[in-house]
Parts: sequence; structure tokens; C-alpha cells
Amino acid sequence: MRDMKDMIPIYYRLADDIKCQIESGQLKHGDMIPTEGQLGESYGISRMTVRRGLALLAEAKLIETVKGKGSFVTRLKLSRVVIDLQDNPAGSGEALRYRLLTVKFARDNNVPAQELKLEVGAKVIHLKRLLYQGEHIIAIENKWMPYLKGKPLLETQLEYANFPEVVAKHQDSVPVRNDVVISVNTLSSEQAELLGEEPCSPALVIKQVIYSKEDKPLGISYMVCHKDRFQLRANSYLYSGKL
Amino acid sequence: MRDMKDMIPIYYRLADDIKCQIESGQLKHGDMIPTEGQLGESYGISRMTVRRGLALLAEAKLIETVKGKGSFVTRLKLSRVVIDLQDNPAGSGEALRYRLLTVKFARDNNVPAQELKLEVGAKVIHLKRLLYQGEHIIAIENKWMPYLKGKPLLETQLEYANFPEVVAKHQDSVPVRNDVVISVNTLSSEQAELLGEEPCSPALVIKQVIYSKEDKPLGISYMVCHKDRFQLRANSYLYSGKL
DNA sequence: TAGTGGTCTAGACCACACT
DNA sequence: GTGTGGTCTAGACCACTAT
Repeated sequence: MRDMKDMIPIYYRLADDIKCQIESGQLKHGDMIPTEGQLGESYGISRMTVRRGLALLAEAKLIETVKGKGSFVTRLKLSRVVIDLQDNPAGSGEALRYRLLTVKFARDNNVPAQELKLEVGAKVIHLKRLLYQGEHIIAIENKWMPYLKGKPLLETQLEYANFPEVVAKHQDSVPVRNDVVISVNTLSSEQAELLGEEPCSPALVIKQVIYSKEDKPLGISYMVCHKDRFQLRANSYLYSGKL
Repeated sequence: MRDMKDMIPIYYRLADDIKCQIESGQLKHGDMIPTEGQLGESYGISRMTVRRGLALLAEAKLIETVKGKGSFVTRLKLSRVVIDLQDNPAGSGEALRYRLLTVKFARDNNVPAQELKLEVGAKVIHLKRLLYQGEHIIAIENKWMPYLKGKPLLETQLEYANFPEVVAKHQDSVPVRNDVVISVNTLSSEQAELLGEEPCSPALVIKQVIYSKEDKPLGISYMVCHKDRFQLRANSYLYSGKL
């Protein structure tokens, strides 16, 4: 029995020890770490507890375990970067808020609507709203989604919720995937006027397509962002999870 | 004892069952799922095995467990988006390759070098390289990192490795964090010429700063991307991990 | 054949949350 | 107190990998 005073689980200490050995370079990419039996013996703990520690390391992608062979230190990766689109992506400070400009019904005759792959003649809702930070407009959002009878869009939802939430509230099926493309474009004169910029000045464009479990598109969003007032911040860590 | 024929672990089946109940709406945000004891009894398995299934659901952020209370269905989130900067971020098709343009030594008198927070007078390496896809230049990269004696930069590393790897090979300490800012700018005439664009046309700018465990900046990279030949693709899933 | 990780059990004690 | 999840044990059998 271990001492329970220190509140920190033994499997966590084991994982942290190995993590430090990897960070310091004692264990290098490709090295095999001691077997579960050896670790259990040297720490004086049972194999199940050892496995729990190794599971933490595997979750953080610091090791890989191979059945019949052993556990091996993986190559360190820093290339997967996480952006939280919900977390204030603009300059820090004042809170964000939305203002709904227009709600229109469209047929499937325009390009965004066609991407929704609806039956011919099906109706599409087209939303246009502005994203404010303080008194400044920092982005223009255009959204298209299939019109479902009996699933009204409440204005409160439209004003405040972010894109995946708007779609979720309006659909029967649960949205499970969000494909995002980040690119650059020049502003149309209408967009430039809204954003207080010169026409043809550059802007960040974020396109989102939300899919159901059956891979059916449930909504499309184009977000045109003011180049100075909207930056995407992201970061990646060598290890993630509970370590 | 369970039947081992079906190769699919019981804890996984349990997790998948609950996942389906969440997806279908039978279990909603905030609902408590059955206790570990109840699940163990209804599946005829031990509590440890139940816990393993619930760990999968927790890892996928589908449930949250609270000590002394129970496990609850979380709110569905689609706002965290993952970009793999290593995974071909340009138009699909031909492979990417790097070409080193210049390697210079700089003092800490320019802005990027100052961001590295070195001692006064310390030397900085400045790399400039081009990212090709096929015959097209799709991005211009500028990198700054502290100059370390006895840690030479091999050309092969400079030609092929991506930014975190270049930094990792040149440093004593292991890089553990990569902060990224994605924004928009207009091309200088020199940049425009390299990219085959008009001066002042828009471009995507990706700035990366890599930090050590001690939060010391180990390298800075500015990447200016051709607006039509380089798009950032990303996606997010409602649940991640092994489910 | 021996060694490895993968799955699972049937208990135990603990800390925490309710009432 | 009762019920919950959190930790941990000392075994067991299996499947895979090496030799």
C-alpha cells in the first residue's frame, strides 16, 4: 500500500517521471521504456497501476505501446495546432457580440446553397450578421442552412450563438464535424464599407462547413474578417492531456 | 468471463453504446449516466472494466465524471479546430519541398531578434527559405533563432525539416510550445516578385514562436503565403480519441 | 518457448457529496 | 449514514513477437 498523504496518484508520478526522462533527453525517440513488469517492480506497484500511468503517456502521444514488443518513445511533434474559434479570436479586451442584419429565404440556385446538396427546389435560410468588438465591426458572417419546417430560428440564438451552435439548434441530427478553410481575399465595396476599409483591401476569410454523422452538410458559413481587428491565435503543446 | 471471439473489448462496446445514446438524443447535455455499479451489473462486467469504458468517453469529452456524484453528459462543442501545419497545407497534389535562400548572422538590433529576449550583443541566425509545390513558390519563410556555438545547422535540416524540427535540432532544450498567429498582410515588392504576384496584393501570414519548457523563446518564424496556392485546412470533430 | 502488452476480475480502502 | 467515483491490488487468461 502506498502512502495516501501526498494526494498525487502513483500512476501519475510514474508517468511524470518518464515524461521528465523524455524531456531531458535521457530517453530518446525510438527508445524502449522498461516493461510493465519491470516498472511495477521498481515502483513497488501492481501492473494495472503501471498500465494506467503508461496510458497517460500514450494519451499525450509521448509513447506508443506495441503488443508483444514493448512501449517506445515517439517522435516529438509540434505541428498540430489548435484554434478555439469560440475563444475571442480578435484583439484582446472588449467582449464580442453579434448583430443580425438580414434573414432571407433562398432557393438552391446560388453557389453556397448548392453546396448543401439539397433536393431540387428545397428552401435555404440565409443569415447575415456582423461581429462587433466594442463599437468596431470586426467581421461579416454569411451563413446558409437548409430550411426545416417546425424548427424556427429564434433571434436570441442568431444574435449570440456561434456557428456550430446555431446549426445544432436548428437541426434534427447532431452536427459532428466542422471543416474549416482559412484563406485570404480582397474586400468587395459593400464589405469594405461595413468594415470601414478601402475596397480591395485584404481580409481573412474563414469558411466553415458543418456535417452530420451521415456526412450530410448541415450548414455553411463564410466569415470575412477585418485584417487589423481579427487575428487567429493558436498554439500547440508537445504533450497534451492530463500531463 | 466474456466471449473473446468478437475481438472487440467489452469496455469499448459499453463506451460505444453510451456514445450512440448521446448522439441519438436519448441522453442529453447534463443528464447523469448510470452509476459504475449499475453499468457493471447490467453488462455483467466488473467495475474496473466499466471505468475503462467511461475513461474513453471522458477522453472524447462526451462525459464528465464528478467524484461523489456521478458521470454527466457534457455540452457538445465543435469550436476547437485542429490544423496540422506539417500536413500539406496547400492545394492537394504535388509534394512540398524547401529551398534555402540565405543564412545570415544578425545582432539583436532588429525586431524579430529582440523578440528572442537574448542578452545584449548575442548573435542570431536568420534563415530565409522558399516553400515550393511543384514548380510554384507558395510561401516565403523567415526564421530567427539564437546562435549556439557547437550546434551547427546542417543544410539538409534546413532544406527539409519544418520549423519546430529545425529549432529542436539546434537547441539544447526541447521545444514544448508553439504559439501561432494567423493574419493577413500585403506583399512587399520583393515578396511579390518571388511569389509571382502584384505588389500590395494580399497574403496569408503565419507567425510562429517556439518556446522551451522554461518559457524562453527558441525561435521565431514568419511565413508569407501565396493567397491562391496556400490555404489552411482544419477540422474538428465532436468527439476525438479512440471513439 | 519465453517475454511482451491487452483484457478482465473480485475484491479493498479512500475521499467526496448528499441528506 | 449511504452512495458515488478515485485508487490500487494480486492474480488470471489471451494474443502477439521474438528466438
